[in-house]
Amino acid sequence: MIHISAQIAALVRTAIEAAQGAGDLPAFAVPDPIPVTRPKNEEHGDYATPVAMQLARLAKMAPPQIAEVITNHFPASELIGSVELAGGFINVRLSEDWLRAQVDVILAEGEQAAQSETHSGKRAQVECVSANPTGPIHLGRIRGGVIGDALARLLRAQGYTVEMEYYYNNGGKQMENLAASIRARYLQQLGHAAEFPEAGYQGDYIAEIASSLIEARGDSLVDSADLEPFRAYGEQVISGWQKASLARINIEHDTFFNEDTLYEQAVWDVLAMLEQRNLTYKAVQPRREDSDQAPPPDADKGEAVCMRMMDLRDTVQDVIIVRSDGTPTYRLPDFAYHVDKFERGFDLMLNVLGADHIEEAKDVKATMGALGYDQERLQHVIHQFLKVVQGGEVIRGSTRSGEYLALDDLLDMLLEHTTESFAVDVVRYFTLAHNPNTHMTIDVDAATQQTNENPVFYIQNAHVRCAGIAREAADRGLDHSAGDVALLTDPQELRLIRKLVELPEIIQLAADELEPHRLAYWAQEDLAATFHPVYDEVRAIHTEVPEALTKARLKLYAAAQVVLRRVLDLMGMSAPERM
RNA sequence: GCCCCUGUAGCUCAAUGGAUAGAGCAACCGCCUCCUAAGCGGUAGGUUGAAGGUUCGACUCCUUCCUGGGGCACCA
Repeated sequence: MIHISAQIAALVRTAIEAAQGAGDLPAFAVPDPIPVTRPKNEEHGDYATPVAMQLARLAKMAPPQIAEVITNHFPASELIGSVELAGGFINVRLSEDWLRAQVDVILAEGEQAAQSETHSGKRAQVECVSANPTGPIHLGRIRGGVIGDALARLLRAQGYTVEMEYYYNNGGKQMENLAASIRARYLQQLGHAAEFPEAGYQGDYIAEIASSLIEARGDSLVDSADLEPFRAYGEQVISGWQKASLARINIEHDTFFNEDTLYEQAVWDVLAMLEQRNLTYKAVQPRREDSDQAPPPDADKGEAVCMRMMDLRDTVQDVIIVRSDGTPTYRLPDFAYHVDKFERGFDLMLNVLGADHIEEAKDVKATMGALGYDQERLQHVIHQFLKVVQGGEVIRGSTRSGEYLALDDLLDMLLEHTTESFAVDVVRYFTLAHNPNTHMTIDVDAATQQTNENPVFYIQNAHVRCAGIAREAADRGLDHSAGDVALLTDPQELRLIRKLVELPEIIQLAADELEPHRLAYWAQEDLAATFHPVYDEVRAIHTEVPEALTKARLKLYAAAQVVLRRVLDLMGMSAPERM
């Protein structure tokens, strides 16, 4: 399959250049890219370009006149049915013969439909989830996971070889905090007085871990002043939960990068690199622009190592990278981790992060640039938080407070109304169908009640209908492979084909913009919404439909099934044969 | 206080600076004698938070306000 609007843009460019060569247009730099849109109104053709209006100033001519000149020089192409003038717009209609031929093209491509080689030979890495192993995966976290996973699939469709990576934050103070929380519950359950840490993890799962630890080790740890056994046990249990939850919604990471491997050497190497570039200094307090508003420095603490972030990017404060006690803050291992990533040679590194990490993302990117790496290879997708409402109340998604909704809990609630597979598809689709930038709200009650009326059914049912008709045809001994696409002349049939051939550009748009919701919307509002009315009206198997036409139509629906399956797969959703 | 994100139909959300701002849910009216009605057709619902500005053209870009979320820790 080809990327149609890119082809049309190229034809328009050729036309403009030819017009310039012939002296019909003055010399000027042809804009890049040339805008090509898909008009909402069918009367405006399949594709349109407003380029003539853009050129009015450059060419010092009226838009309709420019449009006419471009149209006159429009090169011949098997793609093009007609080129029409509409004021300043140039409207392009695709050739119906070419469209019909695409049915065979789609079937030939099969599972690889719309696979692009634009980036083949390149390696990409998608880092997502990367939750601390301090609690079960909660709903808020899952957003980044689903986005990351879908982006990985989209990048593969663009030719990249993609690795999914999980930055495993098993170092740092939060893990100590977890260990102390587990120990407190452990001691309490064994009848010892133990004070729960002030900032400890409040969730019930801590008690659960403590009691399973008692089962495993008895009271042998009562006198342990060392937190390590509690940390190690907690990490092991929780990471097991997390992986199981992620696997449940089809998210699987290829690599887990352990943060604690960085503390021995890598962080100090990065520190040395920063020092070498004169980006660090020692102070009791980092510089800040509005120093008059700064809190007074803590007299008890000594000098920390600060980094001149203000010199690297637009920010109002430097950052501390090594505490006064000599331990690194999380920034330093973060830098070290990214140095490691760059050294692994990826052409594209994608970090999917929650909005609370935006400053960190900027710091990392700026620092990598300062260390001589190509910043463009590192891209961040920042998603806003999910607001969870249940029983009319907002659930604050904090692991520490214990007030959060675990992914597994939501899936289990959905299971009361539907199957595991469909519950997973609902969660994935719902998450994917929103722009990462939107502050989305999920009403758990509505989501679990309305499982019978949602877009997931609508899209999947299109696939089910295709599968159903193929079964019916097989039962009747009808084989579409002999179908002649030349018989597909009905406007409804062509309407469906026009939609199917949009797939490559939708994939590219979603991948380039790092916005998987574009694919999700297209699947529903365009693909499925075009399919159903056509399927309803254009019957393949019917006493009044001649057998040759039946075979051609079966072929069309087979092609539709290929596209539907491909789209569902790119979203990590199932493509059921029956419902 | 400063920085980032956001505000679009009753609700949840779309709309590479392009032609009449679109879906789903909720509401209302119709449609199953041949491939599954989890479908189709139709009705209703909007000053795109507000005010200016740029542009041939603004939901989209700029300025100033306002709502909501996040960030400005020697936590991650």
